[in-house]
Amino acid sequence: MTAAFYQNETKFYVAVDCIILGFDQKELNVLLYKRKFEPMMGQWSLMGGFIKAGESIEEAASRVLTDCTGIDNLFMEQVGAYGDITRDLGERVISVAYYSLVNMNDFSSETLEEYNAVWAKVSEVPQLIFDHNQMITDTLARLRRKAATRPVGFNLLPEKFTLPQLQNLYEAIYQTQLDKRNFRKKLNAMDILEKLDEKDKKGSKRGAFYYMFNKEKYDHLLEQGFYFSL
Amino acid sequence: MTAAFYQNETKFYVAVDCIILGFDQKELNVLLYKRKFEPMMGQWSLMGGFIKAGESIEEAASRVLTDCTGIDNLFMEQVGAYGDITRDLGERVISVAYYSLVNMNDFSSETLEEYNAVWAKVSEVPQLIFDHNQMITDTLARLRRKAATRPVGFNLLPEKFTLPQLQNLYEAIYQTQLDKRNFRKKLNAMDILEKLDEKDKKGSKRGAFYYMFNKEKYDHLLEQGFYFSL
DNA sequence: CCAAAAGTGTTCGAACTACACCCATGT
DNA sequence: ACATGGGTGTAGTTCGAACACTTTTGG
Repeated sequence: MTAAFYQNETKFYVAVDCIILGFDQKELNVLLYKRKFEPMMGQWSLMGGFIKAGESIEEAASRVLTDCTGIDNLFMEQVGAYGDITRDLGERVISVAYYSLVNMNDFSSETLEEYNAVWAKVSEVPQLIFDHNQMITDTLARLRRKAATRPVGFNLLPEKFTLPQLQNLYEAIYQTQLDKRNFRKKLNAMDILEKLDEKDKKGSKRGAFYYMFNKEKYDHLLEQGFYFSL
Repeated sequence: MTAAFYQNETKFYVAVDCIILGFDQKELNVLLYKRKFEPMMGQWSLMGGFIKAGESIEEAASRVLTDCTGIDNLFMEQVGAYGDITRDLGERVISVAYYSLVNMNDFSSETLEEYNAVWAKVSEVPQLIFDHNQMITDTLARLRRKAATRPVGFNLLPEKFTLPQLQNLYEAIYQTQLDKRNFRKKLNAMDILEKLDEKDKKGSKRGAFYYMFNKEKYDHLLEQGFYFSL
């Protein structure tokens, strides 16, 4: 047992909350849960959990993510710590928010029901408990910055996606319209996508070619001082 | 007394650590302290402190900043939460890092001695305790992003500063050389500086004109959709 | 045959880069 | 008089923005 160096100090409950973002071909969505315990039971909230004695913050966030999605190794990044005194109406709780980017197709409606979870368009998020709405706002700001300079957007799409899908995604992230030709020109110049022979026929009669993000190519270009930018 | 909703959960010590950055006409500097208590007493570290029961994280960071600089209302922004299990060698402590941008001239050598504090060039920071070196690294990355799009750099300079000083600052932040004429052209175009009649004669025989950041003008331009960018 | 989305190049202007000389003054 | 840093303008290039028509095919 180590000495109790800090015994005069106060201890706090520390939780993690997860902002799980998905994309449904038109808009960004966030996964919301009906809270299963007091206080505020039955209200909409983000999925969260208390940090346990033996785990780091990252581990806690990763555990919560896996527990409530059934998926491992999701893209995940810290948003920040939230610590207003009265932010939790139960007791004083400090929370560290993490956001994650997922492919909505990986969530069956059974999984969602099992967890009392629903996807909500980020433009139509209801009032959530505590400061969870603020966490979502902060996450979206962070995502906009991040997506502009790092290829994180691909986490929101299936492995195989079409260029119109990709463009819709960036339009959703930036809340703006992009020019089709300029968008494709840029991607073409970056040379980080793999064009497949296969077409997606769901979106149109003509069909759009599938592409895949080529991580090896991207990593290789990075080493040569290349910078992603969209 | 509110009900003890979460009594089965674990509580943690939560601290704040402050990365205080200054600029000395040539390079970014960070304020380091000799730690005054165990464990790791006498080692170099950032200034920090435990969060107390009655204060938010921000309030704690603000208190620590004021306590160890004697200055109120410093520019301050959260860097993130650090929570590896073994990051603190004493006991398990979660820490939230904040960085602050200060004017080094506001620190007398007496103040520094009083606190066992020294300025260290960010390029020559010694080994610090725990994950404090990492916190500084993360802060510098954050500052580079922030300084490019927000006028935060002025916090590192005296109220009155010269254009060569300002340029040196940005060169220090970005670790690159900037072209004098292009730099000035950009600033001129932004029209957020007030040119004074007074000259600073310390840097050269000829002297360089003092300028001030005009916050009113900047705020006004912001409303019109203007974006700062350097 | 037609509606609906996919795909494709060029032109223009703005913004960034590169670059060299004169100025003011303390010593 | 000279060394030192402060101050200024222009030309060339690159990058981003605007823009319209053809193709494919399921219904």
